[in-house]
Amino acid sequence: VILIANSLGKGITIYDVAKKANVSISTVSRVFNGNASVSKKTRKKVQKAIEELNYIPNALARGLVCQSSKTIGLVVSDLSNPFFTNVIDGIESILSEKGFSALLCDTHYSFEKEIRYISQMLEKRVDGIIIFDTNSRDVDLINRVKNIIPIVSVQSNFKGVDSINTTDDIGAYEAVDYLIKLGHKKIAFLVYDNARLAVMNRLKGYVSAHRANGIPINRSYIINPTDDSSSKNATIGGYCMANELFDRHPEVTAIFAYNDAIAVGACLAANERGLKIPDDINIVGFDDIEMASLINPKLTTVAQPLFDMGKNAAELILKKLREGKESTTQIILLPTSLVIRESTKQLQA
Amino acid sequence: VILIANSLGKGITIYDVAKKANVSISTVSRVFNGNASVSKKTRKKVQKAIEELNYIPNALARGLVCQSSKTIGLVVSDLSNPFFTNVIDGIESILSEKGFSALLCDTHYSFEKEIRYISQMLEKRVDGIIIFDTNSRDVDLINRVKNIIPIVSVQSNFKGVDSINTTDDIGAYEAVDYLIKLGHKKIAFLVYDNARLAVMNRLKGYVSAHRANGIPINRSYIINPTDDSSSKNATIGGYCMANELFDRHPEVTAIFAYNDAIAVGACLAANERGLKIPDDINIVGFDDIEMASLINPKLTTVAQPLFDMGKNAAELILKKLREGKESTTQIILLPTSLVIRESTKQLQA
DNA sequence: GTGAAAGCGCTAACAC
DNA sequence: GTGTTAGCGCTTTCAC
Repeated sequence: VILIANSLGKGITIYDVAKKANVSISTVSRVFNGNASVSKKTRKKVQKAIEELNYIPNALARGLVCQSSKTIGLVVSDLSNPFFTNVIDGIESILSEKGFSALLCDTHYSFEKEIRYISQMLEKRVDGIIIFDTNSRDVDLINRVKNIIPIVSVQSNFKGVDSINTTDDIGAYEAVDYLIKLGHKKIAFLVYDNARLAVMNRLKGYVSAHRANGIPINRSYIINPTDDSSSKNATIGGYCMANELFDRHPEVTAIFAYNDAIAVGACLAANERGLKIPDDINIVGFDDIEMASLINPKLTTVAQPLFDMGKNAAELILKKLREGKESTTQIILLPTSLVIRESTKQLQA
Repeated sequence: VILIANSLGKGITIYDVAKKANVSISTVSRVFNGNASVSKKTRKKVQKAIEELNYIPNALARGLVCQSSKTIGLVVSDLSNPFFTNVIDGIESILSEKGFSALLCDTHYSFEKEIRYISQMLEKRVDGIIIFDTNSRDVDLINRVKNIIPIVSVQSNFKGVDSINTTDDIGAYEAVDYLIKLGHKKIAFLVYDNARLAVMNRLKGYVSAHRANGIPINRSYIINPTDDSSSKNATIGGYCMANELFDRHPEVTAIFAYNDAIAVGACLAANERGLKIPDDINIVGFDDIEMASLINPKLTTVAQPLFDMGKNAAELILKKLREGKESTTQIILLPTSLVIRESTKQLQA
């Protein structure tokens, strides 16, 4: 009777299980945590009680006493961009394997939301944070967090912050160099204008590929999103940037997009104007999301090991958790590779 | 000295703040919770101490004693489908307004993951769960959860479970009726084959529109995903289903897709084969995601109030939380509306 | 191998 | 208006 009342009321606790199994609560706790020093017989007894009562351990209480919630916070800026969901899948695969769970939030590129979500995570005592898409704006925030719990950033440029990076500069160089080798000289770059490492590096690659081939750079071919379009998702941003480009610089023969989501937007804009890809305009993306090989024509792009980036990020934060304050700062650099498909071709004279 | 040691070590607690401000811990707690019965002077003192110490309240401890984590679990099946992210945005908007936060997980349509994530949420003592895309497979799981915490489903058909639905049947009817009025008689339906309410209802609309217009239904025009393609995202699924359709039934002149993500996939498949939309094939989607008005040609679709569905779901779960066991089951029905764009046109004789 | 007891950080009832 | 105190459900010494 008491048990029934309990199950409808405040929830089954370790005490209920202990009473039912005729043992102490410490024994129940030991069984649940797979602790060795419990006899087979008592273990069975306890497990039976646990099942019969449908006992659900209270992670709040456990987290409180263990000083660890077994949770990692994920701060992401745009869930509608497959880049993030792919990397997140990699993170999840490692976390769940190690008994951790993820606390995911989408900041929609809003700094205010970023602060709010991170505060929430700190209050919930996440054991660590993986943050995406940080830029110089975030430096104080990041440092504040770093003093409290481990933090790992994906594609960032902070002193003293561990991060997972890719060879963005090389990737961008190869993409633009490839376009130039195809005969293109007027190549636009559709890119965000914030001070993120990946942005800087891809810009660097864009510039050095021009330089290496003796092609002058026309700064007006570098298109940034308007404030308005950047608040929406990347594809819409790409669509707007491409339209701006086509209006102002019809002479351009190739587009290098900061990422595939933007490239897809550029393709849509080209389609709409009847510009044939790759006959009238070449387009190259970055990331190699699934969509890239699905659109018509299939997109030439710089592949990043998305899932692997996530796995590495998760492994890194777990490592920092293990090592504590002694852990040294680490930057993991993963390779990119040019994937040539149908959205690029030799420029006709 | 003690305070410094504390701030580097185990974290600042309410005791540290109390000591620094020369008050008791209850007073600190009162200040933090905006409790009225604190004098202006002490409040100031405490707030100063809180700021100076960088105190971060411990949500674990608070949740433990309050028996509420102020968190709602969101169980979603495919974050890469904008349908979900749009609805989630609506949910978030209400939750954050009411001081709640969301615990988000992506099951990738895997039942095993669904069980695991829900168990985690239960352990973390979320106050309620909003679940998407449930089907008959889930009935036991849902009922088990329902006995523990409030649950609200988006587009579902469970007895005794509150849910947010839309007029799927009417929406589907209007879409197909519109196609028929344009002269189409051979209309395919690309749709999932699981037993979800939305699937059933859109199927019902598809059927009754045929019947109302005296058009016989060809069952082989109803295409389901293969096991293989359904594990991937909806767009890829749509791409595959459309290819299967074009191979087997080139006589079809119009496609009604279960959702826009699938419709986009169908457009890609059509493009690839050189089938012109809407000249060679008409396509209608469902949802009205941003992409729908961005692709070329712009997609005719049945709009759902995505953001609003989320807001309603959040408000409903919060209401159930307030009302407790006395709360009666509620089903909220939101309207759909046909949005005519460029992917449909009068069939040429 | 098992139990008793302390305590994680907080809220809320109860004194004063 | 403020302080004291008893838990919330759990893990973890420390005895035995």
